[in-house]
Amino acid sequence: MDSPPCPQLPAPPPPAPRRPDTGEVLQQIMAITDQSLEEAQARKHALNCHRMKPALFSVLCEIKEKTVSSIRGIQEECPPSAQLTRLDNMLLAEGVSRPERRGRGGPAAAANPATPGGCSNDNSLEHSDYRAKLSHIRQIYHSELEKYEQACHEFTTHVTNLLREQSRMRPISPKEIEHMVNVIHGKFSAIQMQLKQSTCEAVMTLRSRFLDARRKRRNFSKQATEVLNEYFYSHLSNPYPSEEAKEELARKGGITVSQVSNWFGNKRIRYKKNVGKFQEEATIYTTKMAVGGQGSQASGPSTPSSGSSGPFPMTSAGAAVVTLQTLASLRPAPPGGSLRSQARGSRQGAVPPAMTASPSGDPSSIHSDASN
DNA sequence: GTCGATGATTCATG
DNA sequence: CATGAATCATCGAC
Repeated sequence: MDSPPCPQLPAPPPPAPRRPDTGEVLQQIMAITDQSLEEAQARKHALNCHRMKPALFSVLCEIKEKTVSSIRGIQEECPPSAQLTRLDNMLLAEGVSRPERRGRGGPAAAANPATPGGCSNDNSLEHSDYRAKLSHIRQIYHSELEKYEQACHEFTTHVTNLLREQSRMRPISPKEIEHMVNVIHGKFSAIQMQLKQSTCEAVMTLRSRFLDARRKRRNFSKQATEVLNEYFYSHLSNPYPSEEAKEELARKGGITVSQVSNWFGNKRIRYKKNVGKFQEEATIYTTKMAVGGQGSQASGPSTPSSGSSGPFPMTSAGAAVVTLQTLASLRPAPPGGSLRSQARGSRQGAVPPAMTASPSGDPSSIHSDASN
């Protein structure tokens, strides 16, 4: 309690010992703390009933009113925190802030198609995993938020009640109570901000871990690899699928177009680097296609310049087999041979460099390789 | 744990 | 912008 016998009153009634019992009353107030509870209650009651009480109380209120300005100064420092808005926006964007996800049709429904064109199972699986984790974060966030809000409410109510109760004895204005409530809210919102911040961090971490495809390399399905290889080896003379072809390959293999592009990029370069290593694979696929009645050729992706129009006419898969076998027998696998030398420089738009070395009996092809 | 295979990314080039 | 080349990062077999 900070209510000394206030000797320095400015203008109002002179605090002089005009009233002989004022000091006495104050004395009694001060003494209350030293008394037992029952005694104090009795004293309190007596004081409340004292005829001087209203007057004394109003004086105290006046004094308090004078000092309250200093409190006000402190109060004004509470900017509408831009950071909080930012955090809120982010949580909203990430779908964390939404109060409650409507009941969704079970975990299967969580598998959202992440890629356009109805894609990869792997992607969906990964995505559902991501969503599950995100949902977990959301759950924790909301339960914590609720806890804080409840605690804040309880505490505020408690403090308000306490102050109201005390305001009967002490000069506590409603404004002061309001200020106190604001202070409490401020403290709790600071805690909330921390909660929001750490939630944001968690979401970011989750994001980077799950959505960074490079960290989660998955081998393509057998189906995808087969489709791609079939195309590659059946178009060895020109393994550059058109956009259309890529789209169809992507659809057939359940992967994306850019994955098809990546695959072909890697395949071309790796094949070129070590043709010998791929001989077996090439034979497998080309034979398969020859036997399988060019299944993927007939229904397969359209080829821009496959077969007869290419520089190395290969009208059928059988021809491809022959070419490869010839190649296998002829090529001593020169590291960085003609294939390498032709890699750069001879990239025309319509007719990209052929991957197969030219058949030995085709001087023009050799020249085209060598000249480049 | 090592190592080769493989999908993705980055950068340079034409 | 498509491609080649180099590189990274992960997977899977051993």
